[in-house]
Amino acid sequence: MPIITLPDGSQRVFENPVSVREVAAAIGPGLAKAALAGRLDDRLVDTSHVITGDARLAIITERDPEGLEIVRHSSAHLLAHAVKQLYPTAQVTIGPVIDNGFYYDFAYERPFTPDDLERIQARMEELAARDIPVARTLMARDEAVAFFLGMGEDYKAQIIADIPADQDISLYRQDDFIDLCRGPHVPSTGRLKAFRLMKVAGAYWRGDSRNAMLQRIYGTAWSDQKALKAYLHRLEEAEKRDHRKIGKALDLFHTQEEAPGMVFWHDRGWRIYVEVQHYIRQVLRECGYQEVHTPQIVDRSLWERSGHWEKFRADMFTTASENRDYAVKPMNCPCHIQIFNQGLRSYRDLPLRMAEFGSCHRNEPSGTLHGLMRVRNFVQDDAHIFCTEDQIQAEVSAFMDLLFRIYADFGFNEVQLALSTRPEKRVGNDEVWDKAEQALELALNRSGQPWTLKPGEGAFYGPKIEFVLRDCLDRLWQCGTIQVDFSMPGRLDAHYIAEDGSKRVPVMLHRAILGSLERFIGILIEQYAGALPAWLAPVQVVVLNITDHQADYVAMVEKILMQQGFRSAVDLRNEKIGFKIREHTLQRVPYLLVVGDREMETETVAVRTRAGKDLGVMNLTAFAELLQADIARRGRTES
RNA sequence: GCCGGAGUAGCUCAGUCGGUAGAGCAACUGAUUCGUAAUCAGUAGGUCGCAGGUUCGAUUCCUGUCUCCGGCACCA
Repeated sequence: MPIITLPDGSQRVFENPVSVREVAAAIGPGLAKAALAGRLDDRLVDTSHVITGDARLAIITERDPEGLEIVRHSSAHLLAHAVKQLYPTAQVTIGPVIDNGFYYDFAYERPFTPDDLERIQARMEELAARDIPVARTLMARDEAVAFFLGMGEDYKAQIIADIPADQDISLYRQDDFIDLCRGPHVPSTGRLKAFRLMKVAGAYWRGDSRNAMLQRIYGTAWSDQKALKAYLHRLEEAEKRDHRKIGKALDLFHTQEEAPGMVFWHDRGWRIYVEVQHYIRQVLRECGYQEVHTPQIVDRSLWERSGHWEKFRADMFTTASENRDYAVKPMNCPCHIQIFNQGLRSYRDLPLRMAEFGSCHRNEPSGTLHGLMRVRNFVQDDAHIFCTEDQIQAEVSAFMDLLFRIYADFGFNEVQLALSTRPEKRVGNDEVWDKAEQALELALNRSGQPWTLKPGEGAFYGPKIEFVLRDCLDRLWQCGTIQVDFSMPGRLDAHYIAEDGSKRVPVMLHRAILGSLERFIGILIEQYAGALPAWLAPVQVVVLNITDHQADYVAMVEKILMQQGFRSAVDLRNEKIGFKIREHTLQRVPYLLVVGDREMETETVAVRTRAGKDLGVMNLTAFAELLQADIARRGRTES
């Protein structure tokens, strides 16, 4: 006699074992129709699942987040179903749920084309319209392996063979299609009402580039057509924010074939770059960093000692001259140690914080290049902190405080944090690793931000914290990082004299906040859709005349603004004022000053924002104060 | 690097089932001197990514190559 406790606390008593669907029906016919699955105690089950004992039960519908996941998961099955019908020799592999949708990987003798995608989509719609029941069955593991091998599904058999032998395998069948799956699934294919196949792509079997390449089909799925349309619309809007498009439209930078992965910064883009760099430089000075500058091309022998020549040679650009081999530096740290090594260092010199905006080159694989986000030549807000083991904690904490302050100034308040801990292959003893990991963990906890643990993901020389921002298309980009390094200072003979007179090797912290300035500016462009806050805007104010009559006054106003340090420009073209306003608004200039005879006579300007707001007529001093206040706010929103 | 897609005027794109290309915007010239998101008219502009091949003839078909786009792998 099962007693079922519902989420609102009410209880229902049944005479006999009862299925989730029957419980839903007992509550109401509408719910029975909407039920996709059940949450039984804390486990998700199909609506066909029969409950034999007392339990807590929540009916899952498409309105629940779990319901949407089930819809997506079942959509992946529907995709595989359609593919197997249309291309019987294709083998199924895996088909998980991802953000906003799902994918399914197939092994097939040829790649799928966009035309195939249309056919598959059409077949999926037919299968959904037929409202085919989805049934769950159990099979012993070995039986399941044999079953899938018998069907010619070698990949599936491999997956099942990795499951412990004593476990039963659940299979889901819909019509002539059967697939291994933990479930749960929707009760019938008619419940899948809004899906769209998005793209095909190659993907390695089991994510390993040594394995065969499979054909991955991506799709999106939602509870109804409205949500699907809204999602597609959101994607279109996001594409408009793409920094590559905006970079071209706002004349910020370009790239060209002759320099793949490297950026030609135009005047307007470079103004942003310089402003960002200027800001960081100022903040680092305040925080006790020194700034240095080291060579870009360094002899092979240094890279051999640092370990780069052996491990990362393929990623470095090399050159030769007069029988010597050189590498273009991929990072600044070996050079910083050379500066540290000049003269004898004392423990009194530590912590020693050494910053450099060094231009680094990394020969990234061609397939990875992506606008400003992944380039071969970049500059980081890079610094290395030489310190003792006991100083790690304080330095990491101070770094995190600085990082959040800087991110807030740029308008970023949501950052994903992760701690990567000791990998299997590593240098340094466990005691030192304990200390370093604890220091990082403590700093993370102190920050009050949520963070995730990535066990074993640390570098061989030490653990690290990563700070990840998301771009407008939901792609993740690592920006900030702090890494503890027990290895390189020793390899490159860095020492200091400790309090007791002994010679010690310092610990080195590699740290960056923005990461690559190129990438960070790309993210900024997308974050603001090109409408950068006044402090970063390439042009902060444009002065516009209405007729030639005001030309001299306009030129004078602009000159005064420029002399006050504002990034100003004039537009004296013989065009209608509406035309000029449109152009500069599209160029995302924060402030437009319109000057006609009225303003000229009263020595004022009419102020309009790029948002189309009329701030009224004011004198130049008042405007300068207004702009100055806006600049001082940086990316922080008023609270 | 791997799989797929794409490269046509400064930009956004159309087009040619093989007969050397077209629009809008921008540019230039002229007219217009105008009050808050596009004034009008005219002119000019392209070895159709690059290199081979097939062909009487290639921007179009084939091969190679480069770059870009979407993923995958990578990201010290």
